[in-house]
Amino acid sequence: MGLMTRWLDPDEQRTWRAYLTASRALMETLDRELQRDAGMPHAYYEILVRLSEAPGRRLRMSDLAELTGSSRSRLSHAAARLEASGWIRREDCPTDRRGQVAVLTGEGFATLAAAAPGHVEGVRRHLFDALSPAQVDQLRRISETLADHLTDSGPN
Amino acid sequence: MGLMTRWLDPDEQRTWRAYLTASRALMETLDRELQRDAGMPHAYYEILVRLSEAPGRRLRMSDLAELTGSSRSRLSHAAARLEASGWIRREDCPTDRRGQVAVLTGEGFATLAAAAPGHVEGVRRHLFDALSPAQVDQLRRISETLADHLTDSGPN
DNA sequence: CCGGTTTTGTTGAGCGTTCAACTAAATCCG
DNA sequence: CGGATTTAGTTGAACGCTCAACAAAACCGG
Repeated sequence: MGLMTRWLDPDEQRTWRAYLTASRALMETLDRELQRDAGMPHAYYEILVRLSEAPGRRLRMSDLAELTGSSRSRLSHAAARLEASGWIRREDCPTDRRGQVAVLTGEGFATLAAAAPGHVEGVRRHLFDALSPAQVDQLRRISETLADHLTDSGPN
Repeated sequence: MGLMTRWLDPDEQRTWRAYLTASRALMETLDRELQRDAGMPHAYYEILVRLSEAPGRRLRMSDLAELTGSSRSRLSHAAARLEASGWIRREDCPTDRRGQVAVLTGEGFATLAAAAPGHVEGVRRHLFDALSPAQVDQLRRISETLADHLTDSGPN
């Protein structure tokens, strides 16, 4: 931590504020749409998606937390709610007696299937439709770079 | 709303997931740093910043909500907390008897001044240092495009 | 094999956000 | 002017997330 602060120059300011505005607006919009149309926040939708893609539609809580980029605590609370909604079920892990396995229920899969088209449409409308193909490519590279950078220097 | 869903192709999927991972990680990291070093979430920091930049370090609640991209309700709750912390104060608006004006206190300004260098350093480390100048420029254009697009088609 | 450490997952409190409902003042318009 | 509508801001309940504390099982080193 040096002594002199390297403040943001006007261009960097502008970039940072545009980024904040856009990413906040994007996520809020998608979150609201999903809440309205499917009765769940985006974070829960992501959990169901990951489960639906896993073999047997089941995943260890740890792996699910990793995949969705959430803390164990967060996932635990989320799983409790998803279970109460009947969208997942938790089973004991046969190979590790500490472990739990989250399983997507039929009802959960049906709910996801019903929600997916509208949500994908939203992602398209609010993100991909607004950008040129070149920009989409740029956004991918930028995001991958940032994600790498952030997980290297770690959650501290 | 058409009948056929235009699903995301593999490239779009990859872009979307990378974006989600990166933006979530970035905001969580900055939020945690700010909470640790300054005892406030990023959203509250932004409120103080906007107030500090306003003439007289004061803004109508409405304008402040607009500038920080938050709902009236959110800002109202936030203002209550910031007031309890002694960082802002609320006054009646002289020209509109419905109105309230949020004013940054000396203590609020001092807290902000103490928090700013560390936060800016964080933004630099986690965002700007990871990207090339060209990428920063791309990110700015992308963000501005998205922000425009999202505020046009509106909060629905 | 045994004691310390790490890993897995849960829990409860506290906080911030959303949403809907509400009050009060300002504005609009016939 | 006067009644309807719009705008400003607040409130409380419900919800999701964070953080710290915790229990239980697994792992690791001597």
